[in-house]
Amino acid sequence: MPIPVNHTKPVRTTAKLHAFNQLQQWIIDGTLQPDEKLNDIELAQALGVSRTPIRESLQLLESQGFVTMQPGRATQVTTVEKEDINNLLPPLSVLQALAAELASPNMNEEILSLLEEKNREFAEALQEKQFTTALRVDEEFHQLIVDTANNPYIHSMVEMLQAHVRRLFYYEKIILREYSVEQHGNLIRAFRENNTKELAEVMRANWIYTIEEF
Amino acid sequence: MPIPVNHTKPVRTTAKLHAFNQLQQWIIDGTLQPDEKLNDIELAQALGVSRTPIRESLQLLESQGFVTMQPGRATQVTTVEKEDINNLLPPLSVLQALAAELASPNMNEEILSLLEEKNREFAEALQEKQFTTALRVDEEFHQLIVDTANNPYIHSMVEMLQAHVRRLFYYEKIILREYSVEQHGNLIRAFRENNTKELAEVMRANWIYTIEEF
DNA sequence: AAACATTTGTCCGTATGTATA
DNA sequence: ATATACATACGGACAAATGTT
Repeated sequence: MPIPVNHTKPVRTTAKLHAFNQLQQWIIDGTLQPDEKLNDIELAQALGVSRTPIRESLQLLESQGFVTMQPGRATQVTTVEKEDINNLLPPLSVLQALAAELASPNMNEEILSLLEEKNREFAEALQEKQFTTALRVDEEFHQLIVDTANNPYIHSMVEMLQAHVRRLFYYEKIILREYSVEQHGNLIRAFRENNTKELAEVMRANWIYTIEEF
Repeated sequence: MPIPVNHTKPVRTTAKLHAFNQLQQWIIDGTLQPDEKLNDIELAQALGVSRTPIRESLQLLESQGFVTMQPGRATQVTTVEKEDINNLLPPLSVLQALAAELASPNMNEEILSLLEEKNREFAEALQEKQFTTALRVDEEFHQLIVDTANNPYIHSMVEMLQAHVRRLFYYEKIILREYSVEQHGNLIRAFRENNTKELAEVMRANWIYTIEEF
């Protein structure tokens, strides 16, 4: 039996990466509260590693805006303000709109059918009020488009912004709306028609209006 | 005599920050060549610090796309491909365009006159073929607008992308063009007229066309 | 194939700087 | 103002992983 070859590099699972993922998750889901003071010794014990990978993870989290470090003083989780939505969504929407434009020439039937499937999953999750699932699938939908745009800068920036979106979602600062499904459909149609202008407009509207404040 | 109060926090000048700035500069100006293998022990000795701040700096540089780290194997400077321009400028231009839109309601005469002064400096530097100065002033011009937009996400993303622009400039992959001066003037006028649409269009055009490939 | 050399990842102790009494 | 307690920044040694002979 042919063993499926894993084409993703065998990236060594490092203590730092593990710590980073766990800490980011804890900040996103509120296990680590806004403004909470982070003691690297405690965190190291909690994760069963030394302080070094913790420190390194915290520094990366700082560069992404999840913690602030005041050298020699303290390391804290950043706050989640309501107005963060207004800071976050505009750049995310213009980057997603650009990603759609850049993805357009690389788009093909295979990816389009994947998008359609994701959108069906998304609709289903919304229907069943599985909002966490819906958010994940929505993210995968957009990630597909970003991947197709094939631009490493956009990729990493969107990844970072999406993590903040997840955090706002967990803090119930944003909700998903039904007609995202329709707009996803419009996006797919615009891809099929090579309608670049429509792509950018729909994408921008999708992010501005379909995720909205309570 | 009244000593001017420095309102920026007295952020302690840390070894890591010093190392980061130096390493980034070396990568941007080509002292550290593309694909060059980075040995943290060597770098530590060169900068007179231990491996720790070097490693931490390298990790931040990795998150910004200046180096790649293959765990357990090697740390290398990323390459500077000609096509990087095409990856870099589109997201930078849409973010700058968005920044202009968001800055518009916060714009005032004081900032506008600063912009005009920067543009004069920029024109002068170009005239005298002081391209390095021109690039720095151009960056300051746009930074003013980004600061006025007052969006931390845009700020940090643009900062990162601008560093890559500087690198491309040092590698002579991009040049500055005379009519940037005119377009800067158009931007200032559009701010005065509160013409949001024009702002975004001029800004986008400025980045797409005024910095171009050889 | 196995042992070596090299480089990186991790650990933990110490010094330095910050806040508090 | 000085001293004390504390958290962080840094250093240096060890361990693990890689690729090389």
